[in-house]
Amino acid sequence: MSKRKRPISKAEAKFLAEYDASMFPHPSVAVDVALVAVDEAKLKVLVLKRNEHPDFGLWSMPGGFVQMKESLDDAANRLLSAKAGVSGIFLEQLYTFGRPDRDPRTRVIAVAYYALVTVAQLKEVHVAGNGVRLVELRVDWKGERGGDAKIFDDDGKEMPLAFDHEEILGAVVKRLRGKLNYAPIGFELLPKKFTLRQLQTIHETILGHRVNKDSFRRRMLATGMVSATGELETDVSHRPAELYRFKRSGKGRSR
Amino acid sequence: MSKRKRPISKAEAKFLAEYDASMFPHPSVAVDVALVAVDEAKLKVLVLKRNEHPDFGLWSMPGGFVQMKESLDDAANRLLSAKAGVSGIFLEQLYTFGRPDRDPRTRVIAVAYYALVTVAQLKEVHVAGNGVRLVELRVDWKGERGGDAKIFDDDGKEMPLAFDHEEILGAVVKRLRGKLNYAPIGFELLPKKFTLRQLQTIHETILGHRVNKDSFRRRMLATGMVSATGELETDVSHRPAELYRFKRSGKGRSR
DNA sequence: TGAATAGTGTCTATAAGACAATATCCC
DNA sequence: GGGATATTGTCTTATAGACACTATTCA
Repeated sequence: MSKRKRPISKAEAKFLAEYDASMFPHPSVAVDVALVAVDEAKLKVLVLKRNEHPDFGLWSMPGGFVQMKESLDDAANRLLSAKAGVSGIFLEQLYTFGRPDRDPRTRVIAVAYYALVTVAQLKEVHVAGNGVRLVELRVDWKGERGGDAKIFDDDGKEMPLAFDHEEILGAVVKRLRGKLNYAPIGFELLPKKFTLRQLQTIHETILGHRVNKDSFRRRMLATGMVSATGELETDVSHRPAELYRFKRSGKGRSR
Repeated sequence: MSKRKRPISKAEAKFLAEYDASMFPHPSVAVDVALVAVDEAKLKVLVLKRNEHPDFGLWSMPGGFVQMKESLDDAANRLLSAKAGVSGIFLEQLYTFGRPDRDPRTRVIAVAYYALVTVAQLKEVHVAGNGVRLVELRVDWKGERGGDAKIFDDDGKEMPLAFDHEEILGAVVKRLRGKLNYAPIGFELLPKKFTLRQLQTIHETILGHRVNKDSFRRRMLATGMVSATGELETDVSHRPAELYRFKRSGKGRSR
């Protein structure tokens, strides 16, 4: 936001020139990104199979160390591009995890991010091969209570997560649930044109429970964030629903 | 939350023994804590006058580098004890600020925390002397839009903030406003027994606007988070209000 | 007694949940 | 036509805002 602006005095300049950052030991700082999508009423997250120690063979979110000259946001975007082949998507910082023993190598402080993407965008990328998988993400708690999350393969078998990624993914779900009702994040998980029923499914999937159809519809229309296109969906074996489009204007938060 | 539990293989043990954390340069990691109170319908924050470079003479929140063997929460608590003399108070991580140029010395990533305290607790400490001040915190935006914050001395004169602390303090106010209506944070800013009017003033001060008296009262009682003590306030020149106590039980979130 | 704020009761507007009725597509 | 879902309308309930009225303390 605000950039540095104050003039630097001579004394300050001297101090800065003599400053030695290596005087005391530093932790490493990593960025981990949870790339989340919703597919067929299931929450999905992208994970990689670790092919090096520590936690060799376990699954983890894309992550990597922050470079000295890039911002945290830039680091997160870089990782998304490099490891998942997506860019320009919704990305937000979540929380910073710093338990001293969370990584056995050395002290690693992880700034966690989460990103939202449509399944379509993700399928352009080569997922599924070489240790990259889009797997189901589930939590066993209701509402916004919080707690760990687990991941499951297509057969419903739990997959082991590396480091403290169960905790981080749990925090992702908690944030999504909390944010859903006042921020336009559902739209990030849908194509440009969508039906209100699809949007409702997104909400229900994230919240983990059904919502009332009538009031959901009214609520969404009342926010002013969606506008009808006049077009109808096709290829459905029932009355086609109207397609809507996300309208950035809206009333903003709708509490 | 979850602690490490997986067995470590021989190969992993070898890898860990040979791992050298100093192979590439690391940023420094600092923790900055905004210690917030409400006094006479004004938001207050504790700031220190910097007596070294950089930003010598400017005002900053208590902060310091994270030690290699302490968690981020521990670091924040340590700073609160050392620089403000308080402990055991509400403390929560806010956001991590990592612009590469936010500190001119070297790359410093700041994990920001905010803490809440009653003015009474704070006055036990020796504030006001030696460059420690409790000053007014104001923002010029409404609702939860977000933006920078400024600080002012008792004469209403703006005081210059060091580094990106305008941005950090703005994020603190934004978080407080967002959290106030579903989390029991108002109570952290009041003594054990308080009147509903006092609680309302806390809310109004944080939100930056008046709230409806009747519905505020109803809403608070409906949450189940307050219980009447039967006692009345004293030394007021009007009908005394009943004193209430915070009751942890409540219904939880009250959306 | 008057000033000031506490606390209660009532009315209205709004939003959510429940449910029924009708519309429109594919098969 | 039958199955399935969309869309609209109505009723009920819960909550917030507005306002009036009474209560209680100190000066």
